[in-house]
Amino acid sequence: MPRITLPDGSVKEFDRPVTAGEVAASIGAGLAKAALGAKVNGELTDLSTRIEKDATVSVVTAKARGATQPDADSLYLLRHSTAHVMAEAIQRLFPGVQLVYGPPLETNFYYDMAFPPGVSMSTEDFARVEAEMAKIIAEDRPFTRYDVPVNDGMAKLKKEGSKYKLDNAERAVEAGSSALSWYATGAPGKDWEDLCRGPHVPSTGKIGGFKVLSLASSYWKGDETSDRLTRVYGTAFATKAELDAYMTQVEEAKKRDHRVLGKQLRLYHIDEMVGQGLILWTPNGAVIRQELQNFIGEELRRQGYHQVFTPQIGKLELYKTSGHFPYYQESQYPPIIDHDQMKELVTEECSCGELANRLKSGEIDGYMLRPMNCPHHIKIYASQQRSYRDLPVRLCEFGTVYRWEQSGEIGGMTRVRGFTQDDAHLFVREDQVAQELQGCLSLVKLIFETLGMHDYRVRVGLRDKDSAKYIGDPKAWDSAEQACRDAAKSFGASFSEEAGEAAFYGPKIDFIVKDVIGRSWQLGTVQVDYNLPKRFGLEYIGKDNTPHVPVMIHRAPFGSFERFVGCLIEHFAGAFPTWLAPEQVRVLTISEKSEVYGREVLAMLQKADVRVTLDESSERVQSKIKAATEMKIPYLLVVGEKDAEARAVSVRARGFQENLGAMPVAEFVSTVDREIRSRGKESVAQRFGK
RNA sequence: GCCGCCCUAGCUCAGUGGUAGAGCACACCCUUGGUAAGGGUGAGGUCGUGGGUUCAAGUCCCAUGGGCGGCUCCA
Repeated sequence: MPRITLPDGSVKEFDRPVTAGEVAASIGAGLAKAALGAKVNGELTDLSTRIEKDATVSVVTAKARGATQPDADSLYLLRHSTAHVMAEAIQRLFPGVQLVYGPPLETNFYYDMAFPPGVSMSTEDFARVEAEMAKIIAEDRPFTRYDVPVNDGMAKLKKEGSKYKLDNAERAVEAGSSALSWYATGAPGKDWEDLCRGPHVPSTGKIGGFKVLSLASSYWKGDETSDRLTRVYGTAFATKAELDAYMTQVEEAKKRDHRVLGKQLRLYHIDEMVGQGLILWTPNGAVIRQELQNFIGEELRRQGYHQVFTPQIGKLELYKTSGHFPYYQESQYPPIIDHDQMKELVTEECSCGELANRLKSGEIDGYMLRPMNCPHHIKIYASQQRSYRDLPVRLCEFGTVYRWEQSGEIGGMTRVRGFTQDDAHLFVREDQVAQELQGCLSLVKLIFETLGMHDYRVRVGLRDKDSAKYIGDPKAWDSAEQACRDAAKSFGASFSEEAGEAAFYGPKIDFIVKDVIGRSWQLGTVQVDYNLPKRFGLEYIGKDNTPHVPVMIHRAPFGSFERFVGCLIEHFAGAFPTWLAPEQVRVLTISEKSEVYGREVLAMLQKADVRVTLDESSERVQSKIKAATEMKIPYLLVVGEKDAEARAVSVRARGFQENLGAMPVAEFVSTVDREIRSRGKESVAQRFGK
């Protein structure tokens, strides 16, 4: 006889096996009505799940009582159920479509499908699909599970002829399933059904708000060489209001997209004629980059780094030694070869394949646009004899690198073909690794704290032991991986260890943030490397008067300026703190009568090295305020005759939709100057008690 | 690179076979107005590029460049 423990700790006893739905009903009729599913012993299930033994049961509702947010489990159930409804609707409209896999996601769901040859769906079909879905939902058909023994189930699938579902079933059996389960939307054997593990909400009527979002494509099992599938995205909520709120939120997020703001605030430009993925930093964006560089530069000097400058190309020999060429050939710009060799090859009518072979064999030499800065820095280290007393040697450079990313994955500032890393390479003794790693991590921490970025995750990238792409001795890898793990632990934040995420020469600690549309980007990175020093034969003379191989640490706390600024634009929604803002202050004159004074205020701010402009156009102040507000300028100073007389400025600070009041101009200059130099620790707004 | 969609004025977009449009921005004139758009006039486009179909193409077809969303990839 099952004893059911409820989330509040209370226990209910039943004298017979019960369903999760009955448990829900026993808690309260209102709750049962709202119930979408249940969790039995922590596992998400249907309300129809039978409970025969003692269990802990909680009820999944669209919105737990008192909660303002729907709980994640309810949305999982709802979205997966909506995926079934969508699949049925699409199969009705497009006969012959085969289903593959339709999981729920954090904010939406998709269903991968194989369309028959010559048949495809377009965004124009969404309305029809949604109309079909609405019918199914209006019918409020129950999701009914039924189990079939493995052999019978396989036979059934074979008969139906879906190779994808058959494959899903085979994998389920491999994973130990003793039976295969189907979910009918309605009555088994009569209504539409799908091979599915579940669970589902009780009936289609529970789906309150839904939408077909987009079309994409995918590969079967994620394999590039396998079948190409059509992926239809949609989303669902318990109510139409929640769907609308979500759609509004998506619209708002789009306004914060760095590609939109980049144009609106004139931060950067990408020109077709220059090339895909090559960022042109316009004056406004350049200010931000320069300020970030100054900020980190100050810190590097404090921490004993030495600035170096190195060229953006190097001979193939350099990259053959480092291991980049030819193993990463397809992700690099092709080598540059000299004029005479080029002429010779042309007259010989040498094919590209032959050229590649000759470059590979070393028969002809060439230069490469560098994909990384490390080989150049390594050569600086190697350029003189080093003693153990000299270590650590910390060489830093804002180094520009070029990588031939696939055209389809380039976009905005976050994935580009040329970018500048805030790079450094530390050559250290083995006993210094731990401390130096900590130093590197502290830089990352400083950056995130100064910029108020708290929403990031930490990943320790380890090698995939089955993969052949990593170079070096497994023992060295083990110690490097342990060093990363230890350093990540000491960092304080939680982190995940992920195999297969290491660089080809060593493990790393990455800092990852999400953009406005939910994609993850790696920013800062710290990598331990026992391999490249060996490949380049680096050494230092130890205390024992014999040569030793140093350990290298690669680190870039921002990652790259391009990607970092792209994420930063979204983080601040374009409203940069005053120290980073391209235009920090704008002076707005009320009429021609205040022009002379306006110019005087402008000059005072310019003298204090504040980035300031003067708007003395013949528009009204209201219009000038609107224009300046759209450019997200931190401070607007309205100056009219009254202000001129009082030698004051009327301050309007971004974020406050009002005139904060007048302040003597000299005081504003000194206050804003302190705000800028303290990087926001003080502010003009504070002076007004805001 | 692959699949799908998109590309019209500086920007945002309307225009689905019959002589290119709007708003904002820009220029000039009027207006001198105290905290999110004062008024008028004007200039600005070989409709991404190259082919094709048609009496006629921004509109239909093919190719190509670029963008977007996925996928794959990301030292």
